Amino acid sequence: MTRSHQLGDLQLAIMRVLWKAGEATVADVHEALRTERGLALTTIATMLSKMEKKGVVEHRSEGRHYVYRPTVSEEQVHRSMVSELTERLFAGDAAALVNHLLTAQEIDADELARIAALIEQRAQRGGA
Amino acid sequence: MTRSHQLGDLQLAIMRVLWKAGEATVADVHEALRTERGLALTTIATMLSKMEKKGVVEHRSEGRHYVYRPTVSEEQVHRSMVSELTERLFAGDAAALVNHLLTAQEIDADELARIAALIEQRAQRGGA
DNA sequence: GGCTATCGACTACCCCGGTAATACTACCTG
DNA sequence: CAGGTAGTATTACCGGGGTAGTCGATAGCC
Repeated sequence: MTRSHQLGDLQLAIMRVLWKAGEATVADVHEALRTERGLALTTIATMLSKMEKKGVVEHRSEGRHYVYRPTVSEEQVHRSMVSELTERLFAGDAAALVNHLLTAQEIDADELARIAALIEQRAQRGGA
Repeated sequence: MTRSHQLGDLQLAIMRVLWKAGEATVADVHEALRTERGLALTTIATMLSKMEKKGVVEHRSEGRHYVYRPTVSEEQVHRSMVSELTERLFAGDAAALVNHLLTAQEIDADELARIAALIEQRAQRGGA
């Protein structure tokens, strides 16, 4: 299904913490994001609530605290966000996106080499 | 510069009309989007105002109507939106985005072939 | 010259991401 | 048991995309 898990910046940051940790309390997440974002603990808690309502995380109670767990994988989120953008900008044409990447100086020689390798790999496996 | 022209769905649709036409009145845009979105003319007008405030279009008066013109290219918008997403999801690693595309069944054999061709082309031109 | 249709401006809503203060609740400890 | 504290829920606010009604001005027609 993977439908429409569009996440904001903070939400992604929180998800990254949860994906890495498996599960975490509000305080854990807050602590993990303390340096890069100086957010209040209540901000994290609110965000987690909103995210739960949205269905991307869930929680169980452990004593007084909530332990949050992601309900969608990083892969799923990437998928739906990338395909959302591909749809929006390139009418769903993923090759057009790659073309854009290649022609827009978005990719340096090093990255290009890595991509070429990936392509070859993929072509051998599944491809034409 | 190209910085941060994040556009919503309707805004993109409007931009597409303007990019195609070069310039257009509110009524023109409204007409162009009539079938795919049944929006009120005032909605289009409001959106164009907001977009002008944001700096992605500008207008001149012609008699009673405003003629709107894009001030940013499609290329620029694509760039900033794609790199925004690349930043958000893959920490700026464009190759990781391509990798995602390749591994996530987002690309069929046909697209893959086209991409491989693009890569080769690019590698010969600028590349390693 | 006055009426009407047209056009943009203004205003207002809703929703949601982001941010946080404040309110509430339940545990723990003295 | 009472009070403090830790931790979540509630509420609120901002900004921006999206949507549209209403208002005021104006151009054109009768």
